[in-house]
Amino acid sequence: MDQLESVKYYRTFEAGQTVIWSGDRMDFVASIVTGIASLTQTMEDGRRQMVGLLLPSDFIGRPGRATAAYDVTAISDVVMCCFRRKPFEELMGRTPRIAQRLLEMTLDELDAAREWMLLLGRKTAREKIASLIAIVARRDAELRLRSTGNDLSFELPLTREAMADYLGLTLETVSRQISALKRDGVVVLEGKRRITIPDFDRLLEETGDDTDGGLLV
Amino acid sequence: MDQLESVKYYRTFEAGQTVIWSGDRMDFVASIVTGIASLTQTMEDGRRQMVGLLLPSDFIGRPGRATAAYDVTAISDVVMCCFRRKPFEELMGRTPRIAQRLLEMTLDELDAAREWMLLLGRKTAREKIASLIAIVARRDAELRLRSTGNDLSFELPLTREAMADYLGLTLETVSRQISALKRDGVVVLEGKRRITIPDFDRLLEETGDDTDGGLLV
DNA sequence: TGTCAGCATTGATGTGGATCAAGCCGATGG
DNA sequence: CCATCGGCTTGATCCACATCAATGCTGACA
Repeated sequence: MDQLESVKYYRTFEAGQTVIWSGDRMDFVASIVTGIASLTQTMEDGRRQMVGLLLPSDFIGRPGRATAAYDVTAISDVVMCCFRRKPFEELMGRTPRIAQRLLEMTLDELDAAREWMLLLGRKTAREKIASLIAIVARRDAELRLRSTGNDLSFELPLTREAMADYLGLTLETVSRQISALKRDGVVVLEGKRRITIPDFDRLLEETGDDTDGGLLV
Repeated sequence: MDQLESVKYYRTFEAGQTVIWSGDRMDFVASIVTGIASLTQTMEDGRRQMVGLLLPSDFIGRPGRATAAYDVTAISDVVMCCFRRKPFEELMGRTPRIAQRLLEMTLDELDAAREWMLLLGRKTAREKIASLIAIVARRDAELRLRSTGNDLSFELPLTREAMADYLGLTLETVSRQISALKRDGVVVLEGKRRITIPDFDRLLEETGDDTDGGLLV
């Protein structure tokens, strides 16, 4: 099926490939099927900040907007499901449920962005790293439908550089702080990517977040 | 009209007053009529980060959520227009236009949040201050329906402390950087709050933002 | 089996902004 | 007219993180 003809089609990207550049014309919206992608902004001198982390089922693009506002990059190999924008917008006009669902998702993203702003503005490097590991750990647990019990183990899907872009740090600082958490027994590393968390509550203490509120805050 | 009875009612707050605390029960949604309010998150040890700046017509609260996720504080005197949450949600279910409008607004806020993340994660103190002044200047120009010509002059609605919370800085650093911009002729101060911008493009150069893209980026 | 490339770690040093600590200014009230 | 108080400014010092610079590890490929 030709992707120029059909309303819905699939595209795949290899790890590291750019899906779209900020400012490019974008006549589709999409949703991640498998893999991880990032939304980043770049300043003229090259400073970079990740502003969104896209996981399976996350939405890409904005109805009513013809131009990409951010760089979208595949972090792992990615499969995404695309809809041509115009038909999608028409469908959205006819089907209120879609707009409502999209509103839900966008509000969740906004909450995540605000949590992220606290991290960027006020947390120390160590707290940032601990927070990121906790976030990834929770995601991982969710995806595998496990309870968030103790002794989690999972693969870090991000390079040190991607973590730095996420956290507003340099990759050297990321590396040093991970080493420090390892030294202090908060995490255990096997190789560079596989992480085990012997005591999740201990990790949470390191994040600086309110712990007693739990997931509800 | 009793506000416990009616679906729609007005409330006023004085500058500095807290509208609602994070975690409080919240059975209304609202919209700012006049004044400015802030959304902030606080860590246990008191570190604070502003995560939203609410201006006239901005929306407060989240349909389907019964608990406030952030502290809401009146920065200036504020009048807001409240709707009891349940009736509002029912109305939203019956009126697709409302959900669509809310989606629009939420997407705009998400874009603003992402711009803000770049600022928090990667900009220098000087760039942060310049960015904030540019943002407030544009807002002010919009409100007064002026073109964004040169030689703007307006009242800064935020205290140094509120600016610090917005920017992820201390109030001392905010003060120093404003003094520096003044010394360098980028801004002119009359008193502590009134700012004149002799050359808006010069200010934009200080923000670190892509200038050639203009408002579209 | 060497070597090369791409991540990651670690060390030495520098610096931007935080912290601690005095004052300053303009409004408010006795 | 002075006292006071909250917001602001400015100075001295400190430190967390950036920067610059080697070096290590692992896997791909000739």
